[in-house]
Amino acid sequence: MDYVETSKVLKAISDPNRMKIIDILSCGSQCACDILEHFEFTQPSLSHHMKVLEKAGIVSVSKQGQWHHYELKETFITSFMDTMMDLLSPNEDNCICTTKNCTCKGDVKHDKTRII
Amino acid sequence: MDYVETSKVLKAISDPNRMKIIDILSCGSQCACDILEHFEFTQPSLSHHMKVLEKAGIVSVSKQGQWHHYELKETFITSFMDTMMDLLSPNEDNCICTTKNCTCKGDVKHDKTRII
DNA sequence: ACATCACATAGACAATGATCTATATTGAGA
DNA sequence: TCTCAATATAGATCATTGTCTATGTGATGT
Repeated sequence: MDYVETSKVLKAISDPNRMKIIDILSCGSQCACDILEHFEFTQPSLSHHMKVLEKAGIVSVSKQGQWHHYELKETFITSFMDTMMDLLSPNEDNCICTTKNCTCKGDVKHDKTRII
Repeated sequence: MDYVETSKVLKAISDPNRMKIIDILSCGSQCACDILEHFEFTQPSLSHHMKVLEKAGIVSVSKQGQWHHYELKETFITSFMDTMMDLLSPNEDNCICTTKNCTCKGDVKHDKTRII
């Protein structure tokens, strides 16, 4: 797992206002000016947030004239959920324990009995 | 959805080193000194990171003598995955569109046909 | 009692980031 | 062409954060 790469995605989501943007877009695509109406901050701030979400691969843009329509990328949704499952689940195959000689004195769960 | 509260959890996860800690703990509980061996940073830095994870409700501690054993909280894992599903899925019941008079000119997905 | 090990706290510092105001760019319509 | 509407960019500011060194605390063992 690429922690640095994944952390960029998580940092993009972890701002309350960007979370709200994602929540809005989960209902369907919207243009920037419609999104802006849900918030108190200024237009340049929204522009900044959308750029962050874009760079993180979370949203995509389709520019129709002067309107920019944003939507959640399906590829992001599935890959993100997969990554989070991977992070939180015990997994013998790509477990960091096996690559770092961890002593694992604790209750190692490599038998994959945990169900999420 | 409480964006501010959820963002605290996401911020806690979104540091690459803390992600790695979570990945390690997904294999089972470990004490602080064992966790520290996976990293280059100092012991106070680990102490700081563990406190962040604790405050976010991600890990729990059981102190046995001078050793502090950390483990991922099962309640966190399930509630976190639920929250992320909630965030990324279209949902008519608690959709922000219905509470904010959003025009939703786009491709509204309230019929819940999207499958994650 | 004393040294040692495991961990926490305090305080400093540099980097990042969320926001703003001011201004530029780009497209549509009159 | 001129204006307006939608969005982007520049640059500044202030708060947050990840890291460090130095030191404190508390338990264990000799």
